Amino acid sequence: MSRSNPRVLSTLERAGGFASAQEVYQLMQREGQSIGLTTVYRSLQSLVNDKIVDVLRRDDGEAIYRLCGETHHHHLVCKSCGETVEIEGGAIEKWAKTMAEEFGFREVGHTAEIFGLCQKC
Amino acid sequence: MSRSNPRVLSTLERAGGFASAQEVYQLMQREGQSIGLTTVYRSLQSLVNDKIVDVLRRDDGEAIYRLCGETHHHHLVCKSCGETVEIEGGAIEKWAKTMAEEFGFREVGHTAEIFGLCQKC
DNA sequence: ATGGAAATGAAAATCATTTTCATTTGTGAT
DNA sequence: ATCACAAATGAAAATGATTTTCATTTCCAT
Repeated sequence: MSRSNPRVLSTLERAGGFASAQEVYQLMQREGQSIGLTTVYRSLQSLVNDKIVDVLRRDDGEAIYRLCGETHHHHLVCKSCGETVEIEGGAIEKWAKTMAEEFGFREVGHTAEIFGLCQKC
Repeated sequence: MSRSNPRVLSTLERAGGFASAQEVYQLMQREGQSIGLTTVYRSLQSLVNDKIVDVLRRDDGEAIYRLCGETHHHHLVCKSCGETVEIEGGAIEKWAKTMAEEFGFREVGHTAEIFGLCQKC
């Protein structure tokens, strides 16, 4: 296992809290920080495991990372510009629970995202 | 430009209306249909352009295609054995629509999956 | 100082997807 | 039928993000 390199988190914050692994890496390079791409990937994965950052997907499939709040939330994402709004998902929580019970599933989690075009795009 | 090979669409339908390009290709191979991977990709892209199919992303970034307009459903997946149950998602449809309206998003789609441990696992 | 565990990163491997390009197929005109 | 040309096809190479491998370095605890 490996723990997250703190400079990676710091860079992600500085990037506006929204960047791909490649972008974090390039940003660190430009700033003259010495780090390997591998470490950037590992650190981001580790942050995701620790629920410190969220991972989403751009339209082209590239993973983008984003600092997330403590509360469990869902996202409304613009397909075009990537703008993201955190939304409330009470209805989903209830739905997931009901469905899981109905089919006898335990230890359930869920994912739910809405994507579309924002006002500007 | 290229038009969609009709066998690709037919295979996607037969796959339950939900598959990646690689899966469509493999399915056609197994069925003894002679087709190139390139053609599968081109056909799926073309179907997306024509709005006949939708494209989503799996967690690992792989693109998955599904017939659109088709009443879509959601999945309850066992983390351990992979068993999948199709479930009804009326609550989600409503939720997605409401949220999109609230934030002025257009042309919205959504993904929602529930995962946990099934009875046997 | 010493040994082992964790962290690091360069390079190679993986894998979906796209591009290139030569070949085949379909079609319409003659 | 034949010729010509556009569209379709697919094998192989290229691309690009991500993961894996593995040898080296850094950190600690003794």
